[in-house]
Amino acid sequence: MQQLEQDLKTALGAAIQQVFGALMPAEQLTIQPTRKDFAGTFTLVTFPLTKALGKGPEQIGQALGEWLTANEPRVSGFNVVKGFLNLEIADAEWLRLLREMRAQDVAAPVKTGGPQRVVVEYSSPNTNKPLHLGHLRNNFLGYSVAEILKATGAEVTKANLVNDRGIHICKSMLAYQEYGHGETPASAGIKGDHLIGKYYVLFEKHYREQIKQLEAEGVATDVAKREAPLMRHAQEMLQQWEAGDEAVVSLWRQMNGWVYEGFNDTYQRIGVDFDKFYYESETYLLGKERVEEGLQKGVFFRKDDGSVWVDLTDDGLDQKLLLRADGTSVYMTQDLGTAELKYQDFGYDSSVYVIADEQNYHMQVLKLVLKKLGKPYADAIYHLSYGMVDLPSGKMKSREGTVVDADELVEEVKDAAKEATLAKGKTEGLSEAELDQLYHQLGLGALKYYLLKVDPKKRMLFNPEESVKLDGDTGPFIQYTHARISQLLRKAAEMGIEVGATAEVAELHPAERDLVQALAGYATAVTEAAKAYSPAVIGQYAYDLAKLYNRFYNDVKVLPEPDAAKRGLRVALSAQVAATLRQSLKLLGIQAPERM
RNA sequence: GCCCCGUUAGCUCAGUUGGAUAGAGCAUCCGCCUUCUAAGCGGACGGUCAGGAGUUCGAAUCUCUUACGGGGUACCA
Repeated sequence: MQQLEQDLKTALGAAIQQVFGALMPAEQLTIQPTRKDFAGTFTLVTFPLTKALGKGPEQIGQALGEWLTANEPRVSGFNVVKGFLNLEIADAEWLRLLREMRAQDVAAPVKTGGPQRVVVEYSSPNTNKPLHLGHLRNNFLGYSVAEILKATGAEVTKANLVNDRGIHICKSMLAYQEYGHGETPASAGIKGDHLIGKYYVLFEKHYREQIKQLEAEGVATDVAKREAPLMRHAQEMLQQWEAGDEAVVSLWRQMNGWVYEGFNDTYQRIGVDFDKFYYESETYLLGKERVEEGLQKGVFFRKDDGSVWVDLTDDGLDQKLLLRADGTSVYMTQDLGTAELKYQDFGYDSSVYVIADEQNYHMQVLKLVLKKLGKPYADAIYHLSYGMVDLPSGKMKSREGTVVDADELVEEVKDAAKEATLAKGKTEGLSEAELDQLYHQLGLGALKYYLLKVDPKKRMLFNPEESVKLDGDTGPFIQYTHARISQLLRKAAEMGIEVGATAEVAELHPAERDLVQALAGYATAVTEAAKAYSPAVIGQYAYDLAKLYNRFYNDVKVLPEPDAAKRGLRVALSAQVAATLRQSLKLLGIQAPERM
């Protein structure tokens, strides 16, 4: 398809030279897909040519159209509407394209010339609370982008940078020490990550009470926040941790262990995975070394209180803290270390960070600081900045308890899928285990598609009722189309229908033509998705393809078709659509059931 | 205050490097199952592309500006 378009441009260049005696580089020709209301596949916009050729747009279109139909066998016809030359492609060419696609594996890499060695960092949770809806968008995005890049032939490492140290985890630890009475996930019957989250909430609750009390005693708010006993203890604990205090470290180990068990459980359930785990507890020291390096190189400076800063005012930003006065590290410190370590480990030519857009500034700073340090990998960093997820009630706020828990949500979508599936009653003969798996695949398919179909960069609204819907522009719609074809293919096999005698069909049905064209657009979709780091492109593609197939399925009969050649073609077409849908869904991290 | 981002149908979203009459889904209404899966298909209804100015053969798309919304902004991550 990409080849065909390129060939057409070349042919058009030749036509311009032959007919008008003018030279026109192929890159200057605007070719676009023909709008549905007109006949044709490709459209040349002739307005831009009027000046160079000294003729009217219709005249140019007419002349080029005539030349092409006479000299380019793949062009079977044309029509001119104002400044648009619509070109029709010969059915023989569509059939050739279909045969070509059938002969290849859809899962084979689509060469794009993009980065070859890539690290995609995503998920990167804090170890003080369970995953929520926002993390789900992050996880699905990261996983899918990694799969899409793999599909372009890149060697991709999925990395998870676990933020296992810092003031936030000290807060949970402190609250556990104070109010925990030694309970464990087992004794409490709660997943480890949820248990730790409970103590984080407890900390915040008591901390706020202390602030309020101090304020009542006439202390200014910012001072109260800093001086509240719980906060001071948390800070002390962080220092003790960095100093290697045994009791603190052992409690930290135990609590993080619980959290990891919980996370792993969730990761498995939502179907994401990682090739490499980084822990900030293991990289922050490397970061401190980078700070030292910067001081020596004179690109950072130390203030009187001992804190270390970088001055980015020349780059239009501010001064930024890199190390606290008490010597403990901040977010940026550990990020500097992790970037270095990742480069040592993988020597990437692209390092993707899947991080919400509230951290745009932070990532800009990280890149700049690495540049100032003269790091060769600074330019390879790409911040895949995605928008936050809002609820119909507004922003998710942990304080107001409006945070949507990931584990609960997954259960809910699964239940919704179960209910819908039972209502359809098409799953006779499946075992309990198979059914359970199906509900999970469908529920998760709905959720993933819902979160991935929106352009990652954009802030999006999560409507719980819509996220479990199965009609229209949804994951289950695409899964359904795949299951529908699977059933058809099973029957075709039973009937012993021969597949793909495509050469013998003289003329294609419009629905068949549309399908071949859509199938041929797969490589372009993958290329675009990779370039834009956007699973939404794949989602849109898969949806369009499924939609076209369902129209085809409605308009023409496959198995009852009496003409063997046509029947074979339609089965081949169906098989190709199923394979392409399956592959597209795979890039989104969505499974394609054989029946539903 | 300053910096960045957003605003497209009642709602949620698409809209390639500027191109034809701006597209889907949901919702509402109307049709289509005597079996290749109706989780489907077709149709109707629905638009001052936030407002204004500019650039040009042509602007949802580029520039400026106003309004509204969101994010960030030196010891949270």
